[in-house]
Amino acid sequence: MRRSQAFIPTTKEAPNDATLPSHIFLSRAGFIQQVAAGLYNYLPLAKKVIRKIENIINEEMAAIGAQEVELSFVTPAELWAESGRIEKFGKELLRFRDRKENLFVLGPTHEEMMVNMVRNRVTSYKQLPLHLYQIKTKFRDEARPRFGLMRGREFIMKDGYSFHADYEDMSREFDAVEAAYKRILERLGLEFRIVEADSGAIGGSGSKELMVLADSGEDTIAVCSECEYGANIEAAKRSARGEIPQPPEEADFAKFFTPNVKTIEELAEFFKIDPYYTVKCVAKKCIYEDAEEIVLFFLRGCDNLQEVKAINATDALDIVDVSEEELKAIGLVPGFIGPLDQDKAKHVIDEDLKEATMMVCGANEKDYHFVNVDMSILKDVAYYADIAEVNEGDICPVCKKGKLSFTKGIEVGHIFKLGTTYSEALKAEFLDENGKAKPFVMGTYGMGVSRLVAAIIEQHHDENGCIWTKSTAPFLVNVMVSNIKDEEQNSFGEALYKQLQDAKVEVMLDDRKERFGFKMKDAELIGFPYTVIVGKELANGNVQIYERATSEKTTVAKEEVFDKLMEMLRK
RNA sequence: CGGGGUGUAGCUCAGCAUGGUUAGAGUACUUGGUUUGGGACCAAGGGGCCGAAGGUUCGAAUCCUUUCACCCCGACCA
Repeated sequence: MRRSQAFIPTTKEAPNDATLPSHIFLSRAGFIQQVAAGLYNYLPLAKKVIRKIENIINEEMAAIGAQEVELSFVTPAELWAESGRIEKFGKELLRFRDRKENLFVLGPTHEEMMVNMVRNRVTSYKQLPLHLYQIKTKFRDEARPRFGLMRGREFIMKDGYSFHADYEDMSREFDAVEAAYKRILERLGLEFRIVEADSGAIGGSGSKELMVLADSGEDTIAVCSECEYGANIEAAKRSARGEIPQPPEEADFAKFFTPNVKTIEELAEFFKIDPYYTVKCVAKKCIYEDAEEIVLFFLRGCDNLQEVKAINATDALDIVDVSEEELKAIGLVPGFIGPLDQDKAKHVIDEDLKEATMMVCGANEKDYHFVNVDMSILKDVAYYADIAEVNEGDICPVCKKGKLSFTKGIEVGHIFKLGTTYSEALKAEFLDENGKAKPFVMGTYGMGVSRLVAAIIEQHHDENGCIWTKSTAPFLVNVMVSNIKDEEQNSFGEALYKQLQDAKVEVMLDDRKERFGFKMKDAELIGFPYTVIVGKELANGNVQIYERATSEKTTVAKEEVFDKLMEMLRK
């Protein structure tokens, strides 16, 4: 491609609303153009990058025997009613009616469509397992799209669905997909972690997220310093607290006068103890489909409630804050709520408090706390669950040696052991060896293709622009003729361009009548892995190869530059 | 969906409190010239229904009302 003819509208200034490097540079370098909130046009460079990512995905999917399909973007609303998700998804589903007044939904994910396609066509265990996938535009009418390609309303996603006769086989496929996803991200040159995740409302027996590590990530993940363990903070577990603080002095169980001591900080200060030995109460209101209920969550004073875990522990649809008035109305005293009276509201006690001793907790009476409480007395009556958010420094639940630390990640993939949720809802069954009808056991696997474009730049950029890796670059080599009016430079540049093209190298020839600095800045902004500078050195028989990732310029004899480039590209 | 903000040239923005001929700058674009190793310089140009609709006024980018869009914080996010 000749740069003079290429549609690559680069700009010196970033759009005023871009904050993330990926958004800024993809806009400035002419990859994307925003058309409305969360909607982007892909210009030629972005289209090429997307195609490269898709090719890598296709290769790795083929390697595990998955077959590519393409489902209709417009999906009939009846399918969504059948699975019950038309309500669950709510306003994120963009609905509309056709000329016959039939209701349709733009596909945000395709479980229903895929099950619908397979049901009554795959009817025997002999046809299983089956793994189908597509790479397709999705639409979710997000309440607040942001960060460029990172969180759009319309985006490209690879979504795969596998069908199995039993859980064991589904689990095997799940592992195979995890391995394939790992290879994809490695080939894209990304630094990532595969982490345990919350399965959320979609259910199933487990899920993992693929997190590209980047400060701008919207998810917090806990990773172990010693082993491979990593988990989304929503699902992270721990084996124990890093260091057990100094216990309080021995004392008898007693009710203690603690005037106006309401917060954990005040309580710890009042008794001169570590918050570890206090019981914190977090009161919330759990929302159910047709009811709501105040629930008291008890944790150690040093821990915080993890809301996703709390939702899972209560099976609530949502959890909201509760006012002091509402608490007083049911006889609770905010600031002095304790776990020993189980009758005033539903209690959920964190597992870490099961055996706790020497604790200080509220006495459910204004200005009084109990001291030296042995929590194990509640063992037989209380409901326990893991509801605490892990802290940095907690001990890894897997190797039990390493310490957990937090890092930010961009969720680029999420794989689910889905089970029979959709096959049951949509009555998709097969006959097993005994002629008995069973619902398919399913897995579902997503990977955000357009989000990957942004994630790559989040990890690979500097102050001058994008730094594409060889596997993702829209063009591998940029041949830059420094002074287009110099006949020698010009003809050498043209010849090298032709030579590289003949060798099937994706090459750009910067043949514009611009100054050296302008063209260099432009090349850096776009992020070609290699730029051949055909300039003043040519008079001495030399050109330079500028490597974007290292910013190094290497002088090479003009006769050798082609071979040298081919060697660098092979590496 | 709550709270806040912004809409003026392709892009970044000034002008608006206190209405007054033809609406500005930088950048980008076109033409000519000089320059040619890190986003050059000089000159001449083209480009605007001042987000939209109503209103007030002799006169509205500017004041009032309505509306739409976009952004930010939060809630939400299989």
